[in-house]
Amino acid sequence: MHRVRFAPSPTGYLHIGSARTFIFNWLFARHHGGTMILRIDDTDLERNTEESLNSIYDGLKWLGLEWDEFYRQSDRGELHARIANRIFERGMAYRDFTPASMDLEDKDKVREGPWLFHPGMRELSAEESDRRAAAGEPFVLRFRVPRDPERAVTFQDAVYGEQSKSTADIEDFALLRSNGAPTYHMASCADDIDLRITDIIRGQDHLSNTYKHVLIFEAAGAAPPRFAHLPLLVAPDGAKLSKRKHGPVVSVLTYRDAGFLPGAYINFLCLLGWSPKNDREVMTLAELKDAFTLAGVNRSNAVVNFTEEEPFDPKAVWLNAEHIRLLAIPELAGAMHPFLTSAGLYADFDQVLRVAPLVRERIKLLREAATVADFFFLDKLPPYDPAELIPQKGDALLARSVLERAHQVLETAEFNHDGLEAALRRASEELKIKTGQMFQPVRVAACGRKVAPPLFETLAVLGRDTCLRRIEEAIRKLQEVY
RNA sequence: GGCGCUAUCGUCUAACGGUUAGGACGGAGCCCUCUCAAGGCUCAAAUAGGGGUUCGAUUCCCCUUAGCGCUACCA
Repeated sequence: MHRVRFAPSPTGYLHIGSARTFIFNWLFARHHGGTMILRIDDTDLERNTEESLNSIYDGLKWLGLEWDEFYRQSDRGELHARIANRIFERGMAYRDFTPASMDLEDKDKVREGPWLFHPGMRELSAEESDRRAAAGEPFVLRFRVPRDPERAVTFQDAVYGEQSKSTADIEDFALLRSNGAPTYHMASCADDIDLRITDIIRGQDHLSNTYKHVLIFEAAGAAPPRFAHLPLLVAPDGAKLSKRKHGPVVSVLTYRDAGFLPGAYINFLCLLGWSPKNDREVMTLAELKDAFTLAGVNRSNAVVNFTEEEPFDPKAVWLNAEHIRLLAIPELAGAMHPFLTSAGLYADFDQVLRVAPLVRERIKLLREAATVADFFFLDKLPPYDPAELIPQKGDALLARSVLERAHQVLETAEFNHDGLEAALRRASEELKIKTGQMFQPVRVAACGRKVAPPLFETLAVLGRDTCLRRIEEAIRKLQEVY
């Protein structure tokens, strides 16, 4: 039985690194038929906000990966205190009455070596400790790291292998704050014990903390779970991703809003720090689930390759394009639709259905549909330069005769790909011009630009009336200028 | 400062002692072609440095260097 948890603290938005941790946990759980737990680690510092929690939910919701159990750490204070007290009663923790302010001074002074504990506090007699506590003197409950026979704390990490650290390098860390609230280490371990977590999969920034956690598990009389630490996601300069320094690229919602497909984005994130080792890159969620193992996770940090000009990693963009091409037309139309309407285009869904095949191989992000395909949904074309209507090696006169001929031909042509192609090719032969010289003015007249989807399909989707109207308009434009 | 982790093309990565060090993105070029894409082909591009071990090191060990993490009554 595998029970894993994703435990974000609501102090911002859903960070892409957190999203990846969530995904790896999910993949692991689903791969093994285990249980995915979402636990909000809101051990009460002032930084937690409901707004941030909602933002995290939005991110998770977009990814579309569901969880089986849900907990909020702030509901479980009693459990945390109970386990902390159990550790205290066993003599594995002690009260430290050192005032918080003094703590800081000390740290500055003793920064030469490792800070292990406040002298005197560790050895306080039970009587004095009890007396001072009873007198209401505030204290921090600290873990009594065993040092008498110095020993090593060791654990096996599924990614980093055997880890070991001497207790001589582990300080007496806090379990309970002076206000009685548990620290992260305490709350997290207590919950992991209570929720019977079997595998902790989390960021490598916790690798060093794990020694403390192993100590807590043991002191609480629980067997430590298995651990797997994930290499971190970093910015191109090697620094860790921060909103302040790197902007919106660190939030998953940015990717949603730009028109990434959740499956594509998950695919991208999975490829950072993990490899199926068979050169496969474009993978669906189901394929990822089947292929995912901790053995495929590597150990060095992965750079999310963005710049100011290119805010999205090119590989993420490419993968998104690949996933878009994998979509069936109705799915693509459904995914595109909101981006069209939010761009102010009145997008009748039947029309979106017809347009989707024409943009499928031409967009990398869904939001690009609004700029690539706007003319399908506009009644009147945005203004364009009439010079664009003039074909290669031609002049305004030629443009005009091409358009007039096209108009004539389109009045009677069968309005589908083959009919239009036959009609327009025949027209170009009759005019004794190259096909390109024939097609380009028609394209500009119909689309208002030189770069557009393939002509015949485009005209067919646009329909006879619109095409004729736009060609007439183009002829008018030419007359005005030339 | 202490402790720990990491180090293959610009980026993501493969190669669990023997390969012309592979793939992908991105870049360059060519082909296809009604524009743009998509697709196909080709090219440039890497084992951080120094010592060992070994018949043989990208791979194992040590040192150096660099980066990152932890070192809070944050998580």
